[in-house]
Amino acid sequence: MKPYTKRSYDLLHEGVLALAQIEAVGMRVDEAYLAKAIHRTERRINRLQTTIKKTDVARIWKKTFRAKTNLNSNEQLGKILFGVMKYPSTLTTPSGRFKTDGEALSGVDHPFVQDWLRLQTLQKALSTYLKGLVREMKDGYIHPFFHLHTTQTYRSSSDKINFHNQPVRDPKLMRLIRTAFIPREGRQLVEVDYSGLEVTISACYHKDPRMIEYICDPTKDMHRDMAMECYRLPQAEVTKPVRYCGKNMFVFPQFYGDWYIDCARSLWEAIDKMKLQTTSGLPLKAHLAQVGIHSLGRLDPKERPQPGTLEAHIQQVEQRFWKKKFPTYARWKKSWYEAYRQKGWFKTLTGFICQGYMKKNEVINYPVQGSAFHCLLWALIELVKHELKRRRMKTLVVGQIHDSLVADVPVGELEDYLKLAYHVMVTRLMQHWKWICVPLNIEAEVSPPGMSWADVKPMEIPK
DNA sequence: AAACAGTGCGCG
DNA sequence: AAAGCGCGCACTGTTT
Repeated sequence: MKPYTKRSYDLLHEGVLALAQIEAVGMRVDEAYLAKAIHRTERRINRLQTTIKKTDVARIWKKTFRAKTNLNSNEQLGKILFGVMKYPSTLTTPSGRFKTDGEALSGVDHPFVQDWLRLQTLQKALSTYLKGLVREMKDGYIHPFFHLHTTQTYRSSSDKINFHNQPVRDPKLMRLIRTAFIPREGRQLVEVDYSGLEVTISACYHKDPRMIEYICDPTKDMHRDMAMECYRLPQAEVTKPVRYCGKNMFVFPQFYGDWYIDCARSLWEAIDKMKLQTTSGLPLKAHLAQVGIHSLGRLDPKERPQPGTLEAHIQQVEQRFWKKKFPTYARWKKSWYEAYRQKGWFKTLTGFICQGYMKKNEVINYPVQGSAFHCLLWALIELVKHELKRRRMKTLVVGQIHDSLVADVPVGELEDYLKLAYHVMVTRLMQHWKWICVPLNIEAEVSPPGMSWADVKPMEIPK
């Protein structure tokens, strides 16, 4: 079978040309800042390494591995902490080694671990991000590549540098790296992204009425509601970080096919890691104890979760989520997967055909992920190849991150650009693809003139 | 020296 | 019965 349709081929063809134009334009980098940031980060790494080498863990490490000692080795760290020092280990890698990622190490109560993890973060900042920028920079500009031929899902990918994974969630790391990205003279950086794009696009497939209500009614908030259920809180006691956990440790994982055991684990671990409290200031574990949840539970799939554990509670939340709240979505998952099992392929709303061996979760997720990106891609093509040109605007689109566009905008063009972005990304796109039956929306973040990507602040989009 | 598998981590 | 999806990059440790 031909793995594409004419309209899907045309989208990629036009998309490749538009993305090539963006690559050629490139994004400006603050060379002086970059040099300073590298120097500073190298010094911090050296200091931290000195501290770490003086600890008892490092002594045991050297005694064990002798000449082969490598304080950067995850495999060696696992053997020292869990093998030699006998800290309890619950998680192993697929090949049977001790897992030593942040989650696995959060169970080890030793100051060495915090320092070691901070060192890892700084080293990644230095080698992947700061030095990556230096390597790819030419005359003060970088030209990240954007590909449409590398992915399973018909999303895009980016490399040299990877523009898609620049730090943003950790505020310190965000500032260290994004300060290096700056606008050209007399301009400001503007990032416009779709709000909840994948949720909206998934609704175009399954058409679950309650999900559509959540998307359309601005007074409703699915992530807040699920945070309330997961931690058994009344609405007024849900703080921003608690809502964040409801969203990223329950709702999205559930959409992508996760299950209650892993959700319960991350919801529980987040309480200490993020020092979660209620609005009134009660630590969340104390609150949970008040409502009868005293421990996480054994998280053993072979056992029935014990009453009074978070595991048992989240299992119930999961059942309500799919059986009571979003039954139409649940039925769509089932029938979509069944259809794939019959035919061996499926077609996305944007006309792409996915075929070959896929797992259930892949069959469910690919169409949403791909089609969501195609919304951005269509808007990007219209902006770059047609609208900006036709209006003789000087705005330059400099990058794309799955559901967002980064542009370098002359100060005087800001208002026009924001209006145009809304016109293309929302109004015209919904006219173009009639299958988008749930309203789209966008949000903007803008840096003050001459300031960096680290300095962007939310801004209303003028209508 | 180059290639490869495995691991971890940054983003949506 | 099986139990998050998609990427790119750096690094370790082994094999070719």
